[in-house]
Amino acid sequence: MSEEKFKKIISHAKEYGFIFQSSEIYDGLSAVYDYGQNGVLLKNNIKNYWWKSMINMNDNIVGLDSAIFSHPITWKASGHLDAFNDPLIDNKDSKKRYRADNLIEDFIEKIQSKLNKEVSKNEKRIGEKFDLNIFLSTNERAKKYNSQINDLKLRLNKALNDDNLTELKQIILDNNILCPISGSCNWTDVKQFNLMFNTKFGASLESSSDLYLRPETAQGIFLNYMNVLKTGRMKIPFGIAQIGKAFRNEIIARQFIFRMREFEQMEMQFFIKPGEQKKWYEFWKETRMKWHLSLGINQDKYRFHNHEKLAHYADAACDIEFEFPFGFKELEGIHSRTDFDLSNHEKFSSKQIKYFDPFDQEKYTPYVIETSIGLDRMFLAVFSESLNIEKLDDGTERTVLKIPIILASNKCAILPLVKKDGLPEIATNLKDKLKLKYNVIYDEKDAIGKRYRRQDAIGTPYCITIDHQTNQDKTVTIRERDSMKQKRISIDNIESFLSKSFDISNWL
RNA sequence: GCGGGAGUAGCUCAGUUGGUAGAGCGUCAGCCUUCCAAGCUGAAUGUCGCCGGUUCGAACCCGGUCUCCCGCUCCA
Repeated sequence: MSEEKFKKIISHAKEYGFIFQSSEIYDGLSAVYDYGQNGVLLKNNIKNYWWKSMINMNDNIVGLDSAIFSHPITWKASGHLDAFNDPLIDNKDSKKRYRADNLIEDFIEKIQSKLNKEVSKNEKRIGEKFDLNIFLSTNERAKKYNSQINDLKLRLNKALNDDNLTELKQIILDNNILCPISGSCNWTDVKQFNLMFNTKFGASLESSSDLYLRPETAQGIFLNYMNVLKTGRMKIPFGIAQIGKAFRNEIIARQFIFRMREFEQMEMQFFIKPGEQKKWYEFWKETRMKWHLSLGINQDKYRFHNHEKLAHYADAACDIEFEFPFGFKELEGIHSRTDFDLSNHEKFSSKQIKYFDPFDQEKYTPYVIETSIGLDRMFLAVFSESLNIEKLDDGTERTVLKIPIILASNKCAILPLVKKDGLPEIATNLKDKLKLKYNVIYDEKDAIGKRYRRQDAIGTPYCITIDHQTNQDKTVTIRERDSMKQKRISIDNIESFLSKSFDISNWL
């Protein structure tokens, strides 16, 4: 059912110029998509809706557009170089994939707990009746275990630091570490999966250096924290918001535009006084949920999901999940990032990155609450939720994209009822009057009903039809996408009708 | 990466035991002038995902490969 719906969504997105597979004529590029003539308009409107809600609605939030490139140390400081770099190994029998370092660490833990158990058991026995032999042999065994653990740890760390994948596998083989599922020691070679895209910076071969395409936009904000603080005369609490591309070399990327290798984020980092993170975390959770609900999409489609396993930088985190055609999945993340990023950049750059509070006369590294939404996921959420196939009273079907009208690609279509009697001229004039303010479509081909349905399919909220009565009393009809109902208004009132309908302050 | 399914026109899909490709919808032009995918006439559109093999001959059989969907896995 939902799989069918999903396929329908994908084909509709293509058929009506919203989303194309990238490089399709060359068989496509895996997990990369392009936005077509209608898709780019919808996407821009989503960006605008978010931007206005951040920058315009909040006196203490400013914008930023940082570069996709940044100094390589950025990713060392942010922890991505370590966290996004996984040595993976497959068990040939169970076909399961593991992180090689995790396998070894689990093994070390096993030895450790075995040792602990034995020691406590023997301590108990010695407590009951002291036996020198048991005491000595326990000591001996503990020493042996401990040295085994230490050796393993040393070997593991060295292998990880050297990026020595062969050695990692050798550790697994030497210790006969088995797959928890198949119980076999039949392993593939260890392969390195770096989730960050590597590229060369600088044209000359000798002087070019390794650089990464950013895996998140947030770091650009942290790098510019002091610049914005000083030049913007910012006072804590304040936020910096930015929209931009990010890149992750996902091992597998699937589900249409849900997980892509090149994607776009809308992120806001909110800088606060340490200790206030709980309050602001709750504030932004609520604020962001309100933003989603302001679009009028069914509330049941959204839910919070609290993270139990926290990322390396967070002290609290949750997702706003949306019910996509393939189930509830992350749409937006709200993270309490502590001072992890700023203090690490301070450490690695040796530049002071702090805030001086003139009122309390104290200097501190601010804490950060992050809101991070995937623009493409938001697009998919809106698009999939909007696509309706309605059964009409006469038994026919109507395919209609009920996009929240504030986000709709095109705001109205101007349609002369017939191609003569001066109607096209009136319609063209009206179109020219509106086209710089709104995305307007003009269409005079085919029967009026067919043109209405065409606009339904791309989600145009209003169709304005010029008919013979227009010649007499200067009125036109406005047909509403969702209800298919029409009303007649004066052609002179069209502009005020549209500006009222698309006034964003009625939404946010 | 593993397993399953799929790929023929913009979309949905036919295509018989292997004999050089079709329909509906859509698109375009014209007629008609009509308020919910109307009708009529005409037209364009395909390296049958790609490469190779078998064959006199491949959309069809075989091998490889790419892409997409589903499950597993992964997911700051």
